Amino acid sequence: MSLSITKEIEDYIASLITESEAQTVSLRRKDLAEQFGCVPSQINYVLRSRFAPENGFLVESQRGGHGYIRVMRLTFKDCDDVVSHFSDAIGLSITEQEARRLLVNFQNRELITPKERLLVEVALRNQEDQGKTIYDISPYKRDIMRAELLTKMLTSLALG
Amino acid sequence: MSLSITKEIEDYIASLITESEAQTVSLRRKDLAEQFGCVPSQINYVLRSRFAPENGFLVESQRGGHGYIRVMRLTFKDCDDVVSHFSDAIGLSITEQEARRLLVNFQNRELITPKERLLVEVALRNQEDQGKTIYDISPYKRDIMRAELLTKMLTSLALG
DNA sequence: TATTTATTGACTTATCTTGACCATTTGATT
DNA sequence: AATCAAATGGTCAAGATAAGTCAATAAATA
Repeated sequence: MSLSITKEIEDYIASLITESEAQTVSLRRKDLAEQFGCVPSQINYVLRSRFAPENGFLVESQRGGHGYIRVMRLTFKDCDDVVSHFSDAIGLSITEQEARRLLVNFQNRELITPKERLLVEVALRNQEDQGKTIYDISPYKRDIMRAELLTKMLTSLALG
Repeated sequence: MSLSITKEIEDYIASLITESEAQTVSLRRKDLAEQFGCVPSQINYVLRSRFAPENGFLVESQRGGHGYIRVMRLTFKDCDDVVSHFSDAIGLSITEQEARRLLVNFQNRELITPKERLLVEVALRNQEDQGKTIYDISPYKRDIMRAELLTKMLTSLALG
């Protein structure tokens, strides 16, 4: 299967960060775009979709002459850090898709194991089935309940 | 009597996974549907009914350009005996106390890890709270629902 | 016959790519 | 200083592509 340009750029930036002692890399938007044969704004798309705070990254930039884009990977000091990261990422309401995406993300970053993800998905699916089939809960409310269960499970995981 | 399309697709995906070193396969929904001469949404039905988390599978997907569906099996050996052991121990109905005792027992025998037990307990308590507070489910029914959720979660673990 | 499972397709949502236009910073020239 | 040109990066929306949802039927099974 062919990789998207977005994925290639993502992997490239991620590898540069991993190689870096300070988990930081500085880029030139224009050069990077040229290197991958895409328009400059594609770089912004990659940053927005892959290196967002909920993915554990910070991005700084400056325009004009000597402009730059700096991407930093955040590290967690203790489990409370992880807990608040989870809470922030989940929020008060979350769709099925967003939840699955978050879990994939957390697993890729090794914040949770595949088995732990499996257990969470089973629990979410169970609640979803019941809410939809038995109790006839509105989609709006189901999103809220999903966020609550997800937060409970991931929080207990991080603290336990 | 011929095999249903669902069964054929299930077997096909399962065989691809088995062949794969990492127990993982990436698919194009549209191509797969074409290959089996069905509508694309049939693939979703197969995934939902056959490759569910409670069966030990994880599914990731992405829409849009360069979209894909990835199916992973966390199973590496035949665990049918463990699964039936769990099912037998749980039964069709189980109280809160019995469930907790069972989980402690399984953890002591190292059939599950402490974190896995924690996740199951959080999910059970969540369902219990909702059943009692929001939906006003009878204790009798709650015991049945507890057995169902417990079975699903432990089954997925045993397979995984 | 009643219930569960499978099949279909119309409609919805998400993701990637591109390009036109906007904003900020630097530095050279008045 | 004040101004302007050059060099960067940012935003947004349109178009193409691909997957997801849901509910109506049909088929199979209890």
